[in-house]
Amino acid sequence: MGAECHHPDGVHPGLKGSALNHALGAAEQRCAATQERLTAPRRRVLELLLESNSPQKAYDLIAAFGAHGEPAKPPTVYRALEFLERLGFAHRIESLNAYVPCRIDGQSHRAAFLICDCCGAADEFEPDFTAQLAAATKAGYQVSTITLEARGRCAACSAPASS
Amino acid sequence: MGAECHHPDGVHPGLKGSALNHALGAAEQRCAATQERLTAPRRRVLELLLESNSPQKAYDLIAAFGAHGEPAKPPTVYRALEFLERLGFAHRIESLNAYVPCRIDGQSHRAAFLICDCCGAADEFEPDFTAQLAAATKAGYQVSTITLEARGRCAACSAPASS
DNA sequence: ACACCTCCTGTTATGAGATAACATAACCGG
DNA sequence: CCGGTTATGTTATCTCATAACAGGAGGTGT
Ligand SMILES: [Zn+2]
Ligand SMILES: [Zn+2]
Ligand SMILES: [Zn+2]
Ligand SMILES: [Zn+2]
Repeated sequence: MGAECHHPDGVHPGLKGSALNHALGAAEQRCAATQERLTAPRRRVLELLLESNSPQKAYDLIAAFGAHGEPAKPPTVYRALEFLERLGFAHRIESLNAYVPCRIDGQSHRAAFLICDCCGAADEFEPDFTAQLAAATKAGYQVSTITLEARGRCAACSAPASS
Repeated sequence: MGAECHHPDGVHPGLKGSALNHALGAAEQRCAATQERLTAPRRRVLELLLESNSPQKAYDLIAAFGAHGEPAKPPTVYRALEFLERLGFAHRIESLNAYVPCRIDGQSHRAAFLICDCCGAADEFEPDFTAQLAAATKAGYQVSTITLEARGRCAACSAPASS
């Protein structure tokens, strides 16, 4: 039984209140340290990502951007996402056309995701790419970035249905 | 000098003539063995992928589909691509929104790509996902598929410019 | 302050990628 | 031949992303 499961979205809680402010403050500091500017629209998009509990589509962010339900114009959000990705504050999940805030502290890094096909959760983890980098070098490639996306079921969604 | 290089597309030669027919024949046989049908549009899309020397966009395939320059309708090609992916005859490269024929013989497998940002080549290789699968298991995930895409420069494009 | 440059933003419009929905046709087993 | 199943044809629409250009904010040197 339970060929389909319908767990609600969300594995990450989504930040609120002081935790959210703290994360945004930390981002400001990291920007200041590198002469980058966390401007209003960039900060707002990062805030939306941090608040959410699941990967966000660009047009979800566009719709949620304004304080009173006013949407943003697409370039506003896409530019902010480009900035956030460049600085390592956010990642794009290619197989979902969606974005998540970086959950791994520290600077820019190679990202990898475990994506649950059931509840939509996307867990970032620190990948060990030693084997693949060796293969790339052997093939004569100079690798600059790697993305890995694993699809499957998270622990909660693999558990037997309670109903 | 040489901040940009402009090598022509293509690392894979692209199949022609008897090699192409042989590959298509092999695909027919694999389909027959599993009660699947390599119908005309599916065969045509596979042919276009095999002929090409670089990842093909869906709308490139749509434009090239007809024998006399007549384009296909989008669903025709997207359905064929879905079939070819399902059977392991083709792979989608998420970070390019493009498709390649599988270059690794045998049945369905986990794919990984080395993608050259300079010439656009996409080399498929057999990945060793041992480390990542271990990490996924540790996190409680049951992984069904993995895709890995490494960006960088191929051997030819890393070589010093001749000009 | 001023001129200057650079980076960022606002806005309009458009391009690229993918799918929904429904009707028709081919295939296959009985 | 009939009926279920699978695949195709066709129209329309949806989602995702960027080009292009005008204007504003923030620095730097004089
Ligand atoms: Zn991260
Ligand atoms: Zn789940
Ligand atoms: Zn393959
Ligand atoms: Zn190259």
